[in-house]
Amino acid sequence: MRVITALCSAIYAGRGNTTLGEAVRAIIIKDDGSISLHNDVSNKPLNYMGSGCIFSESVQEDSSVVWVFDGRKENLQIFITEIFTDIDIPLDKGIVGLERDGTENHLQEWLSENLHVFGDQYTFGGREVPTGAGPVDILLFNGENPVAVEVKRVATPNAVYQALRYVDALKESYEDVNVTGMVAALDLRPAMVALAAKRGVQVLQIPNDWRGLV
Amino acid sequence: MRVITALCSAIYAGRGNTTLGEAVRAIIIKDDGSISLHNDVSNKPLNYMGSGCIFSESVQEDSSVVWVFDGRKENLQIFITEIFTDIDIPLDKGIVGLERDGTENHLQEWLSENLHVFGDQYTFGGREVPTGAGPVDILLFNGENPVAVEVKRVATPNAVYQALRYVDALKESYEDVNVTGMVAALDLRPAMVALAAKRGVQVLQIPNDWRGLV
DNA sequence: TATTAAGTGGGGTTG
DNA sequence: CAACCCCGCTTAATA
Repeated sequence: MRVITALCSAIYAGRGNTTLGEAVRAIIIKDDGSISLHNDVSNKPLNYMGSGCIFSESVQEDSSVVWVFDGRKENLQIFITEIFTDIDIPLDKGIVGLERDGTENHLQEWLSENLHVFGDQYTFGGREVPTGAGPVDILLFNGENPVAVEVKRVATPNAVYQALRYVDALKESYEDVNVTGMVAALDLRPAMVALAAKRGVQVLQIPNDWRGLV
Repeated sequence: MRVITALCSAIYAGRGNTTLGEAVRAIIIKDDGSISLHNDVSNKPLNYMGSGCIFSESVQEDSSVVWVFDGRKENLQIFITEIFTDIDIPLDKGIVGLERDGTENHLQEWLSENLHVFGDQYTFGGREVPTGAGPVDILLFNGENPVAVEVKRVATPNAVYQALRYVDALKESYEDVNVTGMVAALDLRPAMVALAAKRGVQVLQIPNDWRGLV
């Protein structure tokens, strides 16, 4: 990892366009070619480019230096006025990956194996079951009636709309039965609960200690 | 900006949970207290915390060192096995901000001032007009009939669902007239166009040289 | 390759 | 503070 301190400005053009006035900033270039440009505020960079980009240096007529990072459909130019420091930091090459836990995927898995939290009346119909509106997180059956369950860590009103899309799509496959929707989440936002009630979507609070429950 | 190289592992707990095995990484701590933990791959950090967090160092029984960053409802622990380098890089304090251009907001503004791209039949009803389902980007009127326009740079099927939500919400305010929806975008994805046709939502391709047009 | 949905999403704006 | 939505979102899974 190379860390350069420089007085610089920048222009990005690609998915959008940005310009950045002159200041002393840190430029970080990693082994894989990815680059980020930082000021002393926030963990996020001002400008950046992913590992696919190609670096080149050009010298302008006025002898100023421009670093160009070219991507497929975007490019970042950093106009270097003055470089103050330029250091190389060796880091481990081998990637020791980040392990995530408690994701929505884990919640889905756990719910699928612990149906009792839904109540006694349901049987399991599958996880990530395809519908005309994309895969529904969990499909339950209340007797013959399908229930589309949308699982979230934090459920905002959007979760209700999602559930309703699955309900509509399932109604085309399951006729003569009653298709309903449900939102299951650790954090049920009030506006979501209100909308769900209005739209006839059930709501399930997943207990915070779900991991501990069996 | 302080850059530390260390052999370390990490645990994050908060919105989600992550664990990170031991390796030599770079720890970047900025003036505002924000922190990020990097390996030599990708412009994005492995772990991070925003500027609100409080740093403290603790020494374990086995004399190992842990750096703790406490946020409101989250915390990050970095288990330091060995520190190799620790440097301080002075950057400009004054924030020279990033200027964005060509955002959706710019598109909205331009469309509002260049209604002719929609055709001759429309009159302007407002920008970011509140509805029961959030603000609609642009509201047009075709005679007395409201048209909810969802503006995007890139329009995926989600844009159609968004437009339909605004249409539903507007139907409660505008009775006895025909409320319809439209998606206006620079990049119309095929799946979006197909869904829009199916749901009776209009589609408008914004010309790529919109800036040049008057 | 394109599409879809999740993310420790971040960040800003509005009520 | 919650809700809402854009972002150069990024990233991972999936068809």
